[in-house]
Amino acid sequence: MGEVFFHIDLDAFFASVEMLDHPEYRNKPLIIGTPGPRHVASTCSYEARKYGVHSAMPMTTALRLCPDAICIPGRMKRYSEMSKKVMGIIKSFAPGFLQVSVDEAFLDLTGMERIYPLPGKAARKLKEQICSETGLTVSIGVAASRFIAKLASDYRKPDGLTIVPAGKEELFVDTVGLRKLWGIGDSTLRNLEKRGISSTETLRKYSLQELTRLFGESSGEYLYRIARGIDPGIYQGEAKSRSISTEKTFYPDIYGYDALDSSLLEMSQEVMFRALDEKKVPRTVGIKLRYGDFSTISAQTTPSRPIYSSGDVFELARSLLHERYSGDGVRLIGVVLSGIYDGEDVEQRDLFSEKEEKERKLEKTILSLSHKGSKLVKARNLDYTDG
DNA sequence: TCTGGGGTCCTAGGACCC
DNA sequence: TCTGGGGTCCTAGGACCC
Repeated sequence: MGEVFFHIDLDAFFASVEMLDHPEYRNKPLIIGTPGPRHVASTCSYEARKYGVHSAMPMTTALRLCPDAICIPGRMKRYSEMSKKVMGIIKSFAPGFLQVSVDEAFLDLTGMERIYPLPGKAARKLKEQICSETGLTVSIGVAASRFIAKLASDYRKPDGLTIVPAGKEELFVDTVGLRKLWGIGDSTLRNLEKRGISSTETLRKYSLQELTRLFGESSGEYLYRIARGIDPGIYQGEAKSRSISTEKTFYPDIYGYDALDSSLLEMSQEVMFRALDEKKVPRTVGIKLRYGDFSTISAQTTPSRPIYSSGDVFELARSLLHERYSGDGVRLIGVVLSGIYDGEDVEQRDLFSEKEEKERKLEKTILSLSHKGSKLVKARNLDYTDG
């Protein structure tokens, strides 16, 4: 027997947790999100999906489609807690565990025929165990690669189980359809359609050479593989880069350096506190600006001196802003730290002046004193989408 | 429709080095 | 005098995912 992968996906995760905690929400259209302009739906219950509501949909649209929906802001702490519980069950089920988001994980059951001779039966057992211990349902995809397992878990939802036998990958990809393949977004779909490619069958008519000429080395190869149901290598190897970022959307737009600078200061402190909390130091500071017309610019800088305090982050972010800001109304501003490396090394190499060392120590002290507070800040910013 | 927030990866061009 | 080829780092922007 060849390789066997499970992809486990929690159904409408945030909404399901709310329904578990609040029986009065059950069997009703429920949206996790704040009503109002410039807000989007984070997740919604299956009852709300019947009206066409989906995650990342603007709340104004969602409420137009489903005016009677119950809207509640997310409780990220509670969702992380439930996520940990479910992931713990999955992790102890088989050794090859890989969590890829709050509500998703892979299991590698390759070589476990002795314990689980029938993967479908094993998947059913895992579903039952999760449901009885947490009250939540999951959908599972079973296949010979992560890529196909991921597509399979989405094929029947909620509470689904889809097994794609080895050798049937190409057929399955045709059934799923081009637009639902992982890595194919709106932009790629439009690009393909421009060339008359609107199905996996048509895409397969193009040679690897033609695709790399049209879409570049990486994308060309990617398209060539997924059209045939071959895993392009999703979730393989270590992630190369790391970044810590925060951003905020304003309504209405804000204008002028005073307002922008004070947002930048607050955000610089927040991202640097998060970095220091993980004992990390960034090499690069970046900003992001989105104007009222949704046009977006970004700028970054990598100074030769190390960045070790939120004061440094703020000064760098502020000068980037002042170099680039047009004076127009701003709907979003963000700060990004990247090129992150282990902070302890820097201290050992004694690269800091005394004054710098003092500032760094002060920030560390503030951090440890307000550890409870900083955890709250972190939790508030874990505003991920689950759908 | 009117577009959140937190991430990762890719590309293309320029600087710089050998 | 007029200009190679490869590698690495950096920047800006874009696509995509949950």
